[in-house]
Amino acid sequence: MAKVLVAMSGGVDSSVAAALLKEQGHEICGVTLKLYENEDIGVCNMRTCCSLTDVEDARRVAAKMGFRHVVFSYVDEFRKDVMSRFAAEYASGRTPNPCIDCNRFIKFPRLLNRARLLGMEYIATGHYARIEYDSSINRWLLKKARDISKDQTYVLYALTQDELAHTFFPLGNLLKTEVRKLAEERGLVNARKPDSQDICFVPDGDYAAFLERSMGVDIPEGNFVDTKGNILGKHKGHHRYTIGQRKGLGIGFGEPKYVIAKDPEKNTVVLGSKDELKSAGFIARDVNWILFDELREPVAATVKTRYHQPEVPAILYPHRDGVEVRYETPQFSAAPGQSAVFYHGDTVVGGGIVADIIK
RNA sequence: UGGGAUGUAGUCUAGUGGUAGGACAACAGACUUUGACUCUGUCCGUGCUGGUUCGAUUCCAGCCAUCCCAG
Repeated sequence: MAKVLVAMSGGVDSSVAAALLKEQGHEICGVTLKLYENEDIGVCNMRTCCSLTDVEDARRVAAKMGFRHVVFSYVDEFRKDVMSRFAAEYASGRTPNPCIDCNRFIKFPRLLNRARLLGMEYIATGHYARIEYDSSINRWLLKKARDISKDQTYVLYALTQDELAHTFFPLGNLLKTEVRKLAEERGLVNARKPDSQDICFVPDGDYAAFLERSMGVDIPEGNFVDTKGNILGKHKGHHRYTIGQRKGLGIGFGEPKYVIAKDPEKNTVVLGSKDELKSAGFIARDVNWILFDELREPVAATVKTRYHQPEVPAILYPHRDGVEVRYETPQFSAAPGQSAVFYHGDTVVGGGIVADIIK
């Protein structure tokens, strides 16, 4: 029996995760993270992962299942490592993934550290993913969830060996439908609560307005241009567009146009056909390897550069900045700032942040 | 100002003497624990005024607007 600190968002997944650990006989404590003040994000209440109602939901589940529940505040850390970084990345012309930053900077490292301070050896979350120890290579592996449609390994690739060794994902072998059923059977208040979506600190989904209003990002209008530099029209600030974007450009050309590049220096957004969006690969930085310590020679893998995208075959080459990824066949370009995750079947090889696109 | 050309939805583009079809955009929904993509659906139009005609978007005239060439 282990002592486990369980992260509880107030949603059904983490509630069931906590309930299952409790039933398995572990000594657990639920914790809900307070990551921001609602005033900071320009909302009064609403459905956000840290609103009062979510804390209440988590607390009620804890009471029902008979374990302690506490709230930790990481408001300062979250603002520095996630929100400010989010704004800075957009201002630099990249497209960040704040959920991944939250996991790598806040949720896992800080929670595990806090757990240890409290004399607890493990943390747990309601993510859909599995952790296995491979004694043949003496490493902890991150594997896809049994419910492949809910698999969240994409946002977990940055976990370290130490974190993997001290984390439980109780939902890794369950289907989402089973999780909701388990919640129903236990009478948990959030059994039918809708799945969350959008960035937690931008509950209305309007991230551009959030950047402008709450983060002081001020990027003026600029030009849409084609690959030859011809001006095609006006854009509302390059932070409002991302590589691969089609909707929201506001201009028609008889055929769909996509954002194929951005130049924050000139404040231009380059538009082109779907074909011009193709790229041969990319360089990724901030790489975390899970399957091995370091990439020493080219390795074949499948790669995913966005959450819900089928993996595509590629070769990973060692690179001074991290890893160079070459697709087997050209793919629609990834967006710098987004994460790329590499797989061998169900196993996460590692991942990193897309830096430079190879045309 | 003279000569020529053109004028279909936000943009581009079909079409027939019998009251307009497509693409892109936009909007909505689905999908989705990031940004996107994708899928489905919806809205919007014949420059203006007359004439010919049973009936004109399509024919004619004038006007207006735009573009090109002259000067």
